[in-house]
Amino acid sequence: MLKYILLGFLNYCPMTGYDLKSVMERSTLHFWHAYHSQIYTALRKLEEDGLVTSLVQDGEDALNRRVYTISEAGREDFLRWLNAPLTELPPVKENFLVRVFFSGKRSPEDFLNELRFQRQLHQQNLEHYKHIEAEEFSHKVEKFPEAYQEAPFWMMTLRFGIQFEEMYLQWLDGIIATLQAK
Amino acid sequence: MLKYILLGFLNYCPMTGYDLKSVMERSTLHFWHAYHSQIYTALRKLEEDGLVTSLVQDGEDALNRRVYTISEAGREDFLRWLNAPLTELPPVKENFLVRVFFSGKRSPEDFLNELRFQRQLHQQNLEHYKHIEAEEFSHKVEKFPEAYQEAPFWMMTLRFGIQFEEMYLQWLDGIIATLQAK
DNA sequence: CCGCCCATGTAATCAGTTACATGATTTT
DNA sequence: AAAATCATGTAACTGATTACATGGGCGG
Repeated sequence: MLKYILLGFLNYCPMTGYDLKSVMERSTLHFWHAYHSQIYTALRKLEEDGLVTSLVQDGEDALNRRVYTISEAGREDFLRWLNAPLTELPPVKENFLVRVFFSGKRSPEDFLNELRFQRQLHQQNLEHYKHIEAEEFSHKVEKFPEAYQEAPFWMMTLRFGIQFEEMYLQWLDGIIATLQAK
Repeated sequence: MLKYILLGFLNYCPMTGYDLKSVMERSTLHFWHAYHSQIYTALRKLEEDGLVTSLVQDGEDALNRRVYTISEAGREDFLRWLNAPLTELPPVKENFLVRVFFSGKRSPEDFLNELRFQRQLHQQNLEHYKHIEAEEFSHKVEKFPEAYQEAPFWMMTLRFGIQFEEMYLQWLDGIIATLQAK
């Protein structure tokens, strides 16, 4: 999947691994995360497969910036993937629910404390996403002007993140209220 | 994480890898999935580490049932984990959002079709969870009678699954409605 | 006798995570 | 002068996925 995120961004303009990492932190963090170690190795792999080409920029500064450019084969591969719909849902992994499931073995106070802490974390996430909605997206449109007509799709993913966190908070509040009523 | 799910279930009673696989399919599928290959190797690892012991049952049938039993060290390890709250949220990975993000490159019809298909899949999930809520949980309480007081916690995780799918459907419907209005 | 469920494993590969490692430039 | 950010990589390990591989029991 990371492969297609990288190709998707390189479709807009040539970039370095560092650029891709930072653009992902701003725009895909609410649905996909990758470590820089993963990005650099994935880019090398894409180059081996002929889907991107790279050049070390010899500019005025001595920084070793390796700029990646998508190839025709890369564009085709990306579009082929985009036009082949997913036919099944990936398995869910929700860490915290594992703990909830077995929390009958804990003291109610410890469980309540953990719920409240989770609430804080998700509240922070929600605020972060709302902040992006308000400010970062215009920044991204500036950065990729040729892709401004794609902004509505970026917004859809962000709305998902916001609705997810709102749902999470509601769920947590429901449990907290039930426990406190006892 | 799988490690603690296995220890958590073995805490109720001794079981085989096959049992654990099937109990997970009935009760943790909405927040954790594991392949049988993963479960069998994880159990061997737990035995190596002294957290479980195993015995091949030589019953009347010739089936090679390897029954795992949690050890004292295993119980301690499990409780230590349970009492150490998570302090940060794991990275989100939502496959479908990657596709939405880049769907500006597709025809609106193709995108709509994929949204409708996703809707079906999530509708199925939702119905499945509601079915479990209505029937399966009583079955699980029967199977682990000594754990009946933990049923409310299992219900909490199931409510999460239901609320998640409801949120997903709402989000999809919002997008579908917006696109159709054009 | 065919298909399904019970039952257990290994091997190969791919993806994700943490740690190690280095060095320049820019901002405070 | 120190800290933050820019910039790139490798290595080791852990976890997840797919495929391979085998064989018994049971019901139609």
